[in-house]
Amino acid sequence: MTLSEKVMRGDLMSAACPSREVLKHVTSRWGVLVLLALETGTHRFSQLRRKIGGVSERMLAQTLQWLESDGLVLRTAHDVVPPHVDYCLTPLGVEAASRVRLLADWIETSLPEIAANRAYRRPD
Amino acid sequence: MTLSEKVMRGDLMSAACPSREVLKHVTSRWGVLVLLALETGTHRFSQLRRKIGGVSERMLAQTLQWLESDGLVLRTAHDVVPPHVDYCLTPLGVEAASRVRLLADWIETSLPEIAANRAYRRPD
DNA sequence: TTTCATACTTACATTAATGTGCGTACTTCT
DNA sequence: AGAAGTACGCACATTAATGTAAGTATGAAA
Repeated sequence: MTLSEKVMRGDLMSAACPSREVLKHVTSRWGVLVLLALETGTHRFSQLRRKIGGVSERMLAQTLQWLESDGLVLRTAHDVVPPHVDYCLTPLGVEAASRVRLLADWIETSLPEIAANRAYRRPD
Repeated sequence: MTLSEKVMRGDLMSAACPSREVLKHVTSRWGVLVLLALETGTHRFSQLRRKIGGVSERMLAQTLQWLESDGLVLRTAHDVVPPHVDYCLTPLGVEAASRVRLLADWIETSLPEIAANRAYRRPD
């Protein structure tokens, strides 16, 4: 890595680094789940809404806006009524989602062990 | 994957699944950064505080409690005054941190492109 | 006719996360 | 003597995230 590349790289440990904002979007409560859902293919808004348990239209819309703004999600609106909007991952989004998927898979498969740890250490 | 293994696996898309709680801890604003910091080795509380820009003692303490409770972090308190407490990753925590590291590295290296996307799409 | 689906936005309310200040007891340094 | 360091907890305040309800215009289905 050359010096100029070092300068261009974000530093999540630094509070002032813009990468914090990206981290926030990608790891937000709904951001993770949106990326995971879209990893399996293009979805409409209401498909995402139904697929991701517990998300409101409000939070889904906001999350999709963030991800679209970051360039991770592509929004395609058809010129029809009622509205018809498709969401899919951009190539950059595919990169993000693949890494989020690794983490998600780990959480899902490690859940029993973590649940056991919780029961053992702190009965709260 | 056998049926019993399927039953034991978490499902992040389901709002009621306990894996959501794990996800929350691991991907929380400070959880990610604590895991990244500890990936490099054992730290004391104040070391973590200084290393992770912007975190308060309050949030750091809470985050460490979560991660300890989940079994990802090991807290070792020495019987001295002033207090001396060491934090390090458990084997399970190492697994989590390695996946978080992949995501973090991607965010840090993709930052310039994402910043450009932001400037281009939504000047907000 | 009414209801449903579509993909959001807006306004206000509620809940959650975080900030801030103070405190603890002891040792070491200024 | 006072300040600093240590690792938190507690109480209250502030900010952020989320929930809830209502709205939009059109076509299709009940």
